[in-house]
This record gives sequence, structure tokens and C-alpha cells, in this order.
Amino acid sequence: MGSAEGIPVTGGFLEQLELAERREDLQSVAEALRDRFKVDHLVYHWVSANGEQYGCGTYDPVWVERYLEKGYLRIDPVIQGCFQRFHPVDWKRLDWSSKAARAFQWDAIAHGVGNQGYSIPIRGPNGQFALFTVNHSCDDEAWAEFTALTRRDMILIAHYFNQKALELEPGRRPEPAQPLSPREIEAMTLLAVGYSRAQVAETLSISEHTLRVYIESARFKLGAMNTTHAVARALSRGLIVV
Amino acid sequence: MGSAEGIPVTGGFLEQLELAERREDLQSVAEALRDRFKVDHLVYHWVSANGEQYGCGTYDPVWVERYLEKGYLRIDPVIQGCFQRFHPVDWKRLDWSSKAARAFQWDAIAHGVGNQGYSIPIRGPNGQFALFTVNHSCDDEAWAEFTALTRRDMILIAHYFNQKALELEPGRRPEPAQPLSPREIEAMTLLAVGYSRAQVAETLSISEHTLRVYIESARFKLGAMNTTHAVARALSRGLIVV
DNA sequence: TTCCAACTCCCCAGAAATGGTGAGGCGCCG
DNA sequence: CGGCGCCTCACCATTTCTGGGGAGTTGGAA
Repeated sequence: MGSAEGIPVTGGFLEQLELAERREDLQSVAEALRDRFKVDHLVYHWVSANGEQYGCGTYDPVWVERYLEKGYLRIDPVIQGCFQRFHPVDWKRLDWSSKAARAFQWDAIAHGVGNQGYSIPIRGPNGQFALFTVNHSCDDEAWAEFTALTRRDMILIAHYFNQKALELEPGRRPEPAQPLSPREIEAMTLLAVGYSRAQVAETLSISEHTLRVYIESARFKLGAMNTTHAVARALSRGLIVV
Repeated sequence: MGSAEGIPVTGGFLEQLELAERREDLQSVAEALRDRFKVDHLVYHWVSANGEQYGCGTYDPVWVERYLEKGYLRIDPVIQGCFQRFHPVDWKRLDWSSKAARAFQWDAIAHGVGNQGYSIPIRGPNGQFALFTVNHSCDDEAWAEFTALTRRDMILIAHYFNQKALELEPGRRPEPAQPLSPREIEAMTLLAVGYSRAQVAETLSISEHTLRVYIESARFKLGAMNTTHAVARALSRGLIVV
């Protein structure tokens, strides 16, 4: 297993990433980086529960298929853990205690995923969330050394991967992220913290009818089917904060 | 104006950042970096819609005060522009066309802010959003050269600044999240993407009565008053992903 | 083995949310 | 000036959610 000797990958790979013009380019850069760092896998994974997945990397396609099919997205401790953090995290520091998580881990290793891993959460506009992961099979000590040396490289690589993915994926960005009006934001925020419509109306000192107009308006702007959906979207797009 | 000669700041500053234990440390690291890079200003700014501001950097306190007081947060094109992007952006590429933006720019320069700037958006869990900015007074060519050389340093520095800010700000508590059962997670997730109770029940192939038990159970575990609240909590605690 | 958490099913009645339609005032921008 | 978005208010009928009961199976943990 190699390393960048503490010196970030200035020459070559990041430039390749920056110049990538197609999805396939990202894929081949991932493979090149895997070989360069001498690890088992290197994966960029755009996380979204609504079915639209996108990723590129060196995992066995069988595993990727299985992951999606089995709904591992919902129980993968890497997802769970990274979603709540800002900084990169070593897989050992995640919570693997639940039954589902253990079964998942077993299955993953059986499909060629390394026992060691390091994942970097990445967030973009509109609540976009992605993961950049590097993993390998080795003992704890070797892995600790590897991550210590390549940590910063990984952050930069993750950054550029996401940047390119955002550029190359046209499907994601359009969604003009229609902003909510101040009143709508207030309404959504109060709903998100558990107030009923009546309580929200009282808090905002407006009639419940007026409040309804806001909620409907927000629902429309967010393309939501009901209030719960609207609040969920507003939250995950970062339009409101609880 | 200096530069890192294309080699990221491996020795010294990032370590200082990682070792910082108090807010004041971040402040002094910012000053040291400003001197090292020979720019006018270097600022980390935590942007939050609910009024709570936090920042550290080398701006004149008078300017910071004025910025807050005048509500520039709402019209600052840097905020507007970065909020919708993922990658770092040169101030020249922002939209300064509105009257308010021009007035703001004029005021900023009058308070010692450089005419050139480079800002990096940073996002964390729960919709956290921050900016890392470096700015200077010089001509376009010199600035282009500077940004080309230090771009990657800036990304890493921004990353570590935010990491430290998240650690040092007690505002975000761990919030011991009682885990949801697999069925509860499925139910919450489907509700979060807009399904009605009836639809969720059908999707999960269970009776609506059973579904209700899950929702109530999840609501109880999450300490939520209603379904919308429960979904919002599950989302912001990272228990479900949409 | 005993116990508990998770999963499944059922009834009823009251509370809350939603859909459709309509209307007036205010402020900003071209 | 006219249009557009925002804020405010109202009624009606229908659908959906919530809170109060109770009950049986399973599989893993103590």
C-alpha cells in the first residue's frame, strides 16, 4: 500500500479530474488513483434516497447492484455516520453494533470491500450529499499510517470529484431551488419543530387561513405533496434549520 | 503577494489549526495565514439564517459591525452566489449588477476590504453553511495568478477552519439519538418523500393500523409531537436520508 | 426459560389537515 | 403605470391523522 508521502497529489491526478469531460473520465481517474495509492477500492457515491443514485468507483458492479437492491443505503453505518459529521471518518469509529449493520458489514466484505475504510462526507447546494470513500484490506496499524499520510490528498480528491460530478450531472442542478418567502420560512420552521397549524398561526399572529396559504405556497414551490413532505424538503435543501 | 508555489501548506499552519483549542487560536491562525500569504484579509464566516453569526478573521471590526447592522447578509453577492454553488468562486464571477450590490461593494472597499476576493462555500450537517474568504487589493492578473497557485491550499484551510469551528462551538450538541427500528426507518423515510399513510402502508405491504403503530413508536422515540415533527427530527439527526 | 423489543392486526370517534374558490392591500421593478 | 410577488382574510366539504382501547407471533437477550 503506497502513499503520497505526505505531499498532496499536485501533479497529475487533480488536473486529470479538472479536465474530465465525461462520466467515464471520472471512472478511469478513480481506477488510476486506486492503483496509485495501492488500495482495494476508491468510490465516489452520490447519496439520495429518492432512487436516483449516481456513483463511480472501483467496486464490483455486483456489489453495487446488491447494495441498491437490498436497500443497504438505509442501514449502512458509513452513510449514517457521515451524514451527521463534517469531517472525514475512519470506518472503525462508526457504530457497527446493530444487527443489521453487522450483517451488512459481513456481506460487504464478502463482496470484496476492504475491512478498513475512510470516508469523506461532501455537501453541495440544495442539500446535495455525497461520499468519497477509500478502502482496503489490512491491519489497523497499516491503515492508520495510510490515512495519516493521505488524509489531505483525500479531502482534495473528494472535493474535485464532487465538483466534477456536479458539472457533469445535468439532472441535478436545474431544480431552480426556488427560495421561500420569509413568512413561508417561518411557517415551515415552526411546523418542523412540532407546532400544529393552529399553534403556528397563533405564534405568527395570523389567521390559520393565512397560514394555510403559506403552507400551500411553500408546498408548491418545493414540489411537495403534503406538509410533511414540504418540511422534509425544506430541511434537506437547507432552506430551514431546526 | 506570496504564494505556496503550488505546494499546499503541509508544514505548520494546518497543524496549528488542528491543534487549536480555543476561538482565539483560530483568530491568530487567520492572522498568521494572512501574513504568510501576504493578502489583505482572510476570513471565516459562519452563516446562519436564524441570526446567530460567528466569524473570525482579519476584517476591521468596524466593518463587521456595519455588515451585521446594515443587514448586508441579505444582499451580499458573495453569500448569495456561494450559497448556490459548490466550488470556490472568484468575486469577479459573481453578480454585482443590482443597485444594492454595488452600494455594498463600495461600502466594503471603503472599509478596507480588497477589490479582489476568492470565497469557498463550506457545508456541514443540519444545513450548516459557512464561507472562507481571502481577499486583496490588486489587479486582475496578479489575482488570477495568486488564486491559481493557492486554490488548493485554500480549500484545505477552509476545511480545517470549519472543522475546528464545529468542534469549538458548543451550539451543536450530540443529541443522543435513540435509534429507530428498521420498519420505523422505512416508514419515516417514505413519509419524508411525500407518501400518505395509506401509500406507505401499501408500499410496505402492511395494514395502515400497523403502520400507525410504527409512526407512533417513532414519534415517541424521537420525542416528537406529530408526524411532521418526527420526520423533521429523524432527518436532522441523520436517522433517515432523503 | 423468561422477558422484551419488534412486527403484525383490529375498532371507534374526535381532531386536524387539505382542496377548491375568492378577494383586498402593499411595495418593488421595469 | 401595470404587473408580480408577498401578506392578509374567509367558507365549505372531504380526506387524513391522531388518541384511546386490545391481542397475537417471533426471535434474540438476560
